[in-house]
Amino acid sequence: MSNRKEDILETATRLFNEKGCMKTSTRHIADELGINVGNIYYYFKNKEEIIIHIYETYMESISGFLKSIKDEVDAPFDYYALFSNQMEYEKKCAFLRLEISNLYKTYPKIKEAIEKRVMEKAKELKSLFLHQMKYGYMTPLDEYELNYICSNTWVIGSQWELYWIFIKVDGQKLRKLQGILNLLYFLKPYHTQKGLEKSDLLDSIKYIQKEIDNIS
Amino acid sequence: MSNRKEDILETATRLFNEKGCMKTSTRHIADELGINVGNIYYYFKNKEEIIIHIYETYMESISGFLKSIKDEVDAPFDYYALFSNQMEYEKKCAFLRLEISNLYKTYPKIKEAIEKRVMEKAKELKSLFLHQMKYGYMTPLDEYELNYICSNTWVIGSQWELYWIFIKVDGQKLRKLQGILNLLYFLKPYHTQKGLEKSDLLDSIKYIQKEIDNIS
Amino acid sequence: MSNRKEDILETATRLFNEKGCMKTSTRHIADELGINVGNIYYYFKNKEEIIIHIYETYMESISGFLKSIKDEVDAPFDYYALFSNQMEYEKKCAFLRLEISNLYKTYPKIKEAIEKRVMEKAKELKSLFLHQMKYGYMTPLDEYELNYICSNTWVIGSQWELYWIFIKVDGQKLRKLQGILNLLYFLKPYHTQKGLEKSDLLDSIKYIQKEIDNIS
Amino acid sequence: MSNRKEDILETATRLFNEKGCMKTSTRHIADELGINVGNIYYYFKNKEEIIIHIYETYMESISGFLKSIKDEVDAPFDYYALFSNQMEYEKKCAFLRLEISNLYKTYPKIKEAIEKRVMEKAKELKSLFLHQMKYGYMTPLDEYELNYICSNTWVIGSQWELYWIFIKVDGQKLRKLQGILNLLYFLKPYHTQKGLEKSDLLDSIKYIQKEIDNIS
DNA sequence: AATGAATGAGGGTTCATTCAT
DNA sequence: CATGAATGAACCCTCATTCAT
Repeated sequence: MSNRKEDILETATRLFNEKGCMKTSTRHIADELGINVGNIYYYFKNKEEIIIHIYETYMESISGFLKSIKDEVDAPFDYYALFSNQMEYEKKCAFLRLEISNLYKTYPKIKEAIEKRVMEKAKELKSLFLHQMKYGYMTPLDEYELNYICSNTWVIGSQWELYWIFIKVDGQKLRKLQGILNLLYFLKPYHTQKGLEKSDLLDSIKYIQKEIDNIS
Repeated sequence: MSNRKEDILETATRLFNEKGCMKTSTRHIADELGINVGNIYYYFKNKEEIIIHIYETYMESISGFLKSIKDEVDAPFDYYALFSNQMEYEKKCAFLRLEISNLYKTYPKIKEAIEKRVMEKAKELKSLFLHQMKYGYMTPLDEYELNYICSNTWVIGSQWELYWIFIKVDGQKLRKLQGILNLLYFLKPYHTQKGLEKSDLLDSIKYIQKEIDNIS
Repeated sequence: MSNRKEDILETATRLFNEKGCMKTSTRHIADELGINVGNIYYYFKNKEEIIIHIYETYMESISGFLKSIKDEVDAPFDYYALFSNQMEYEKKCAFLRLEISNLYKTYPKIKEAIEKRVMEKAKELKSLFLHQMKYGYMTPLDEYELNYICSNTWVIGSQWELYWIFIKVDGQKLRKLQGILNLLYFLKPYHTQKGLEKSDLLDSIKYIQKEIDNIS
Repeated sequence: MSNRKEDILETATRLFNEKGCMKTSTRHIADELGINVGNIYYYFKNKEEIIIHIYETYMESISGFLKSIKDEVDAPFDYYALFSNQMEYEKKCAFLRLEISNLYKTYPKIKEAIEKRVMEKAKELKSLFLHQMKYGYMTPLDEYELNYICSNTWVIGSQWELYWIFIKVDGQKLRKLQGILNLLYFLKPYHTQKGLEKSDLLDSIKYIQKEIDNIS
């Protein structure tokens, strides 16, 4: 990949997050880079392709984490690492979550790309929870409730930031920590005594609470 | 209120939800109604005012629910009614949640209008939970965790639908039921034995599960 | 004339001067009066007719002044009264001067109405100067220079205010005084010793200078 | 500067003068050039920028004239050249004077641009007159009267054309000559015997009178 | 007399995209 | 590779005017 192509992606990502994807024109991106609009269309067929490229790049960078769990190995999961990782992604591609509906309605291929990934993630997450139940870290749940914590983990993890927009909390670090904390809080009630003792859940909660106190 | 004004609001709401608010021009609305664009501006100062009107109308229609709790009266809360009500609103104003980021960036007054309402709602919800703890329906929580369940109730209640967009679940009734179910599941772990027995939580969960089974 | 008609004219005049004629819509006028737009069209065929009516009314109110000079009577002219009167009109119909070009291009009948009046005024003014020359108050001028002082009296009297817009001088009284002063200064060099002694020119200049000093 | 940009400015200037600036839409300009509206916005950020560009270009082209006077050099001023030059500008930017009030109310940056230039010009003109008084070409005046001839020179020079619109004199050359003549007439009374003998004032007046006679 | 409602035409501006060079 | 130029379609909004009631 040429440098120019990377530059475009980088600048586009930044502008999309700063000003919103729908409100960032291809000309804005070009101007910011000091290049010509037409040049962008040499590297990308259209705006849609830029967005998809950004999405895929970041999804690639965070994949493989959930896959590391081996079914036959008895080990508590490292929640903090997972969620911290996920929040990092959320930060980079915040515009995707925030504008997803508009993007869906404008760019049909983005819909395809994202849906595929979300499905994958959902399955992986379900495997994780089943694994944790199998070894007694989490309390057994019926199919309904299992599906619920899977989907809700996604909802909280990805849509959390919206709440802070409404509630007017600024500060990227604070937002990220609050996001992780929320996921940990959410999962706590589904853990067994053993789960709480052996996993990093409670320690992570305490650690983050301290961090948040330090900031504010 | 004249019929025409109501017609505009109705058509606007429908189109906003169908095609997206940002992608629905005032001309679209006018065309759909078979009237002239200028006529819309006879009833509303601008597009922003239409959106705010829709928002306020539905917020008005669901307000007063949380306010009915009286601090001195020992009574479990009727979760099903609350969440069912909220989901109804979510359905009508789905576009607001889905496009909130873009709307915020385009229409400053919408920001004000929504923030005011969200703050109000957040306070009311906190009072509800404190009330339920006071009378032993919910387990006592520290300030951190209390804030967490408040904010997360909002996140799940309002952002839940996004998940279904990704996961490709259609069917308005199913979505609504799943949304309520999620909120009930979410709150279950924070309830005491008394709370689970006296409130409608468990019954509602069972009832919704049955309904969902009937549909799918 | 009904009260309503007068009200419309009054409000229109005020708004035209405040916001500009081109920038004052018929709806603005109606809103300001708390009446319906359509109602305006009951009293006036169109916006053009309103403007013409305002113009004619004020021209009527200042006419007759120059006509009072009787050719056979030897008397110096009362400049202060004339110019003060004219400035008063200028204040009321400032919008006409300031937007005359746009008004001309938009409303053909306004052109006719104004041109007729300006021609009349020009003739009257010329008679005045010829009269003053005849009795030795002003120095005799050739046809060229006579025409020049006639036209320039009009230019200074009517366009003077524009200069203050550029030079950012506010204060209606100051503007009016400056306008009169300018006309007096302008005519001073064309007066004979007799003219300066017998007319109110020099006295008026001194008087206005004092007034201006008092204000600023 | 590309040809297209020049073409736009040229066409815009012409249409602004012909039809009025407020009544010339960007679409009109584009249509006249046979290009797309959007293309105009490739060259100019907005209509305001086009107007300012026209203004600045012509102001640039006539600047430096008054600055050529050197305080220590005893020389009469070349009035004809100055006023002829100024009238040329007036012709090209007539729309600016004629619609200035509306333009001010619509385009804030035009206000800034013009006010800056007018202030500059006013200072330069004052210096010119002080210089001419210092060397005995003009009669000494008190501060009041000095300010008066400065401002009035501007008023006559810039607003003169309005009179011809009212008086229905067509013919660009005639208008220009009349404008110059008026300025010369205006300044004549403030000149000393020496000033009238050494400057080009009287000669220019005679020259222009002949020219005017030839035309009409 | 007065109103509410409606229209048609036009205003300034933006933007994704294309294409010859 | 990269640019400058251009397009067409759309968007939000305004306004003078009309007309049935």
